[in-house]
Amino acid sequence: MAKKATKSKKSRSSSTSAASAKNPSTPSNQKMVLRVKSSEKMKRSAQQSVVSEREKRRTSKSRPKSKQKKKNTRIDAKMPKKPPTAFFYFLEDFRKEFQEQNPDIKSMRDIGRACGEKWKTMTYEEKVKYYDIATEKRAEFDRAMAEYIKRKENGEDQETEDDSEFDE
DNA sequence: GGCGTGATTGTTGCC
DNA sequence: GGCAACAATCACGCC
Repeated sequence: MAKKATKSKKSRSSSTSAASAKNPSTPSNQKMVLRVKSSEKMKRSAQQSVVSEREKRRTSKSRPKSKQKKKNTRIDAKMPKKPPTAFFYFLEDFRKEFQEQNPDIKSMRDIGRACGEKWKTMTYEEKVKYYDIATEKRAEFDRAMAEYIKRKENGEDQETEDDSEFDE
């Protein structure tokens, strides 16, 4: 699984985000930029919600079943986790409603599938609140990551020995 | 008992 | 530009 290693540096780095968080001259501004940036992308993706390329990719490639997850791929337990996307926040809401209406269906496979279909039918106005939450969370994640990198550079890893408990 | 799997979309970073 | 990985969730299956 060399891919894992390669990708580990991917999600880990977020150097660009961290860099942007490094000079928080105006945090709110930064957030605004972030939000606008994402919003534009989101708009596009929402507009062409019909057939996502990802879907085509997925169907054509039939990604390996045992490819993803691996919860313990994170080398450092202290490293901030990637924030959930807008879809995931929607999924939370959707799951509650779905389970109320369909108490028999407990499998996240079915819920996820239903949620995906619903998501595609939603308008941008409906999705925007979830995008908004996700954008804020991502900003938080960027800050946390910048802090994490800073601590690491300061030689914080020495404390990793007691990483079982991170009491502040 | 504990861990992996599956199903979904969005985001991000590397090549 | 494309691709691959990971984020949450949890019942279920397997070892």
